[in-house]
Amino acid sequence: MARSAAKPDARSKLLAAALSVIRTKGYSATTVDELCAAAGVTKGAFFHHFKTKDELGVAAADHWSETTGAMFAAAPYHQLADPLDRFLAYIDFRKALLQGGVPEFTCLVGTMVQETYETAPAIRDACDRSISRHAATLVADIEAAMAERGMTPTWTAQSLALHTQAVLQGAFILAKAKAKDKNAAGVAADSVDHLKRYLELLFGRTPSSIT
Amino acid sequence: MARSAAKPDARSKLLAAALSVIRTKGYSATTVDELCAAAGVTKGAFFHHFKTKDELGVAAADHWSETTGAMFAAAPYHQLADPLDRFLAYIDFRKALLQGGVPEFTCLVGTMVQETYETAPAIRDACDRSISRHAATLVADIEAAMAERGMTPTWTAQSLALHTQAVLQGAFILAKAKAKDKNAAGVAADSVDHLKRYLELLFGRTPSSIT
DNA sequence: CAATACATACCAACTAGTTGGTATGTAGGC
DNA sequence: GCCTACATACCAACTAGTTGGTATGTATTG
Repeated sequence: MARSAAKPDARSKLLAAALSVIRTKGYSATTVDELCAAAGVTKGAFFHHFKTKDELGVAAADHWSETTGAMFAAAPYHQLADPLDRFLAYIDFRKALLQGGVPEFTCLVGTMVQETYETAPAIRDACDRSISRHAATLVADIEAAMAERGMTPTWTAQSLALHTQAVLQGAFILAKAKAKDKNAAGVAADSVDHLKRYLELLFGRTPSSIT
Repeated sequence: MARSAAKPDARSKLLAAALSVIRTKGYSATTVDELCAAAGVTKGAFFHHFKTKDELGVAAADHWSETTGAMFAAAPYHQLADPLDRFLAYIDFRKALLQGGVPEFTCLVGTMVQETYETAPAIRDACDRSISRHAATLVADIEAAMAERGMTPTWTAQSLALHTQAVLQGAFILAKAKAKDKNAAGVAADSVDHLKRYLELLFGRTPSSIT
């Protein structure tokens, strides 16, 4: 509930460290000590802000939702006039984010939920919230694109929005499986291209690029 | 090196336990003691067969490749005459496997690679092998389907085969994010439906079912 | 054939180091 | 003086891995 974001306090430093360390090593293998070292704070500070490691896990997922949510809200694809254009530009935007090292472009909650879905329900729910809410930001445009074309398919806009997230999460896994010297971002980008081609075919638009 | 497979020895009991426990809790959170308890063997037996925990991780990935490889090799979809039919029937087969609890239908190597891609290269490579080789079993049919139709697309058969694996891996993540009482297999199945629809559109076949 | 030699498969107890978490102290603002 | 926000010191439980040992097979040799 605290405000006044002047300089980064221990809590936000810990959350920032969590995003980076957990995406690199996974949740279980990330130790509290390591998080404290990466954040430059002591263990006392950690347990002052978070009762348990799992509570930090939940907070990290929520923090991830907030920061990525703000980033996508500010992204340029929203400025396009046509709903389908916006949706496709969102896919392009996701592809453009596949830059740098694997830990930098992969998803925190996709990583965490794999390790915690059976053992830490609170973290799993936080990850579910993060994915579901992000997918929900796509639904209105998908529905508008469907309505414009008078489509009454067997699938729902929500299922298609979730499918886009599935493709992205799966692309991250393929990227992680590639050795570092191989082009990890490339295999992820290939899958995003297939996803975009699906959407174009589905909405009756000629597949665009030689990408 | 293998012997007459009469009764399960400690090594195969440990590998079987690993498939189940790691898929439930993740690799890092799975302890050697827990594996031994699940397999009904002692720690001495564990370190007799595997020098380190990571060595078991590699062996588990290889074991996963072998057992699932044999299962897919024996699956009925191979009996269809047309290459595209075979490919689409493979997708149906994957969808039909989405039964039971999440730990039972999800993928061991997809789970493990997320936790080990930066910290245990040997495990990451074993996971990469497993995914790549499975994807490779689809390439011939995809290429035949492309050739039959005289297609010369911007994408390759291999990238499409990998894309199918990305969708499946991503579907598993979405399923893990759902609370237990919700229909976890259902959201995964929805994504597989979208994947099948993509393939039908791509190869110019009318999307089939009301599924 | 039997004794020796060695290998494989496994077990129970132990260890050194790590883990999440706690107890207690303190500096600075209100 | 009291609360918040940390820091220091510490611990009990757990961790991967080790040790010394046993039981059982198998190949060799006299």
